[in-house]
Amino acid sequence: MAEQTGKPSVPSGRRTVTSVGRAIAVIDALAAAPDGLGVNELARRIEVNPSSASRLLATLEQSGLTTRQRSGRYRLGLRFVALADRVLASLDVRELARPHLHSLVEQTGETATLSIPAAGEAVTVDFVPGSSSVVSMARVGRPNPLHATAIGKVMLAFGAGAATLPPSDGLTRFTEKTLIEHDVLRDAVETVRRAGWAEAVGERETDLAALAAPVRGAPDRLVAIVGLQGPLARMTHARRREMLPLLLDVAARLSRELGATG
Amino acid sequence: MAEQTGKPSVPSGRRTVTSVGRAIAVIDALAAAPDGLGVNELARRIEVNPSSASRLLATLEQSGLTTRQRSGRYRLGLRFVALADRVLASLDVRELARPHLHSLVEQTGETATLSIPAAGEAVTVDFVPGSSSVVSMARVGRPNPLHATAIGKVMLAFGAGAATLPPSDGLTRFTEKTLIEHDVLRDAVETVRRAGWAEAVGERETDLAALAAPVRGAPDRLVAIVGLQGPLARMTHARRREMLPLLLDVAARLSRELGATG
DNA sequence: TATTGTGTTGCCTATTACGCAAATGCCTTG
DNA sequence: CAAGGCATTTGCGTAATAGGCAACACAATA
Repeated sequence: MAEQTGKPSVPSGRRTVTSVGRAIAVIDALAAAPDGLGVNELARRIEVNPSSASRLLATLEQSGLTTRQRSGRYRLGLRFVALADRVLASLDVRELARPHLHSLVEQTGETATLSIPAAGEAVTVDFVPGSSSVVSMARVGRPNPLHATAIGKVMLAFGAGAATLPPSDGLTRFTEKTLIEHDVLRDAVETVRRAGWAEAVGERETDLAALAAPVRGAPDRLVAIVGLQGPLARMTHARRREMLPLLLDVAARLSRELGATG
Repeated sequence: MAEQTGKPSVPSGRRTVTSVGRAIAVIDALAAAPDGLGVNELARRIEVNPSSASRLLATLEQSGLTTRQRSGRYRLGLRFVALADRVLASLDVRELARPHLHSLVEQTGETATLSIPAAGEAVTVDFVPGSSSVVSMARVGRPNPLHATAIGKVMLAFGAGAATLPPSDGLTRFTEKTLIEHDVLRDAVETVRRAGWAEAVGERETDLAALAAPVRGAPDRLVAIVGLQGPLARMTHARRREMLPLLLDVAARLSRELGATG
């Protein structure tokens, strides 16, 4: 390399391959830019020389990981969709959980979700839409903000060390009920840990309420999170208390079924 | 680099970054191995030194692109699911097509799909399950074999040069109706090109029949493919002929709506 | 026309990736 | 229990390569 080089940018852990790290930075930058990025713009964002960006993009494009639109801008390619399919297909928890999600929906009428903790966030990998919900908020792959969703709180309460509380100033406010103070959030998480379940009422979207409970695996490890969500109008406090045991039951069953999984 | 090095492995096009190419090879190899791979096994498959594989995997793992299961094997990580969500969210064709898919389902009762050509294959990006179909064969991200699906044939007939006929010996036989002879397939594709639509009857799954039609964009470019599929028992020849105009109408409408996109 | 920004490429050097080999650890087999 | 085999990681040194710089081509704008 030459003079402009900043920091190694990949300090931690075992030895890694720097240019691959840069390529991943490219992917992340593109993921964060729905309308795509030009070579120079991208280069500025990830702080590399435009020539490097050009060559990285060329490499990614060659494998279909990125596409360029007519405008010349680069986007993430559809190959990611195909890759995600493979990932989901190899998920056994998902198969296991499906009938339980269905039964939850049957009994409650609300949308049931299954999320899996990964790299400090909880990714939704499956859901069954509530029978009456016209537009469901759930979507496979949608990120769950740790501090503003029931699922996120379970993640914080039971997840491995990876899931640390984000810094107080990094807590984005979605609604007026969103918990944005570090102390308040920490207490809330502690409560969740004691209770064994979490709820979020209008904290991410004004009209949405949700419940979530952890699914524990073999060595007391958080392997999944089941959730129930619906419009606040229907999911009153009383209603939530009715649904809670159903949810906890499903979580417990799933925990039991997961003796030791891949 | 040192002595063992084989071929450059990334010959074509602009200048590329070799180690990134290798990282992508890792990803592809993992995608093809549902049960994960160990370092050595992976190293053999992509023909690199185990030490390189170890470092590449370390890099990918650090960014959450891969995970290791307790057994020590590596798999693709859930981050791909999140990335795919971003890709799908930035797809405008999808929004445009959704109502049309719904209307197709309403009129026919069968499953309607939307696929997009990318890097020589057609990736399914959305679908609306047929009202009566209990288990739908459609899945977002599922690959469509070019020679054994209606969608694939449309891809071959109207796709850019990228979509070339696979070599005759590479045509896997799914059912006894699968077209596995190069000549036969070529003729079939030619027929599709003339007719402007394709069908596949029991060619991928014995009991499945499908229709597909191209959606053309601005400079006569294939931008998407709409399809209809259902159990062979319901989708008789006569029934398919009834449904065809509906499908072609939707394809035409979509083509019109797409003056110039993305 | 002048100007600014963007994307790509040649060239060259310092950096870094990688092959080798050794060390460690796990699992199986004798 | 010991021994052997296999998997994974790491130190080291070299040579390959990544990437910075700068020049170029092109487009859009002023």
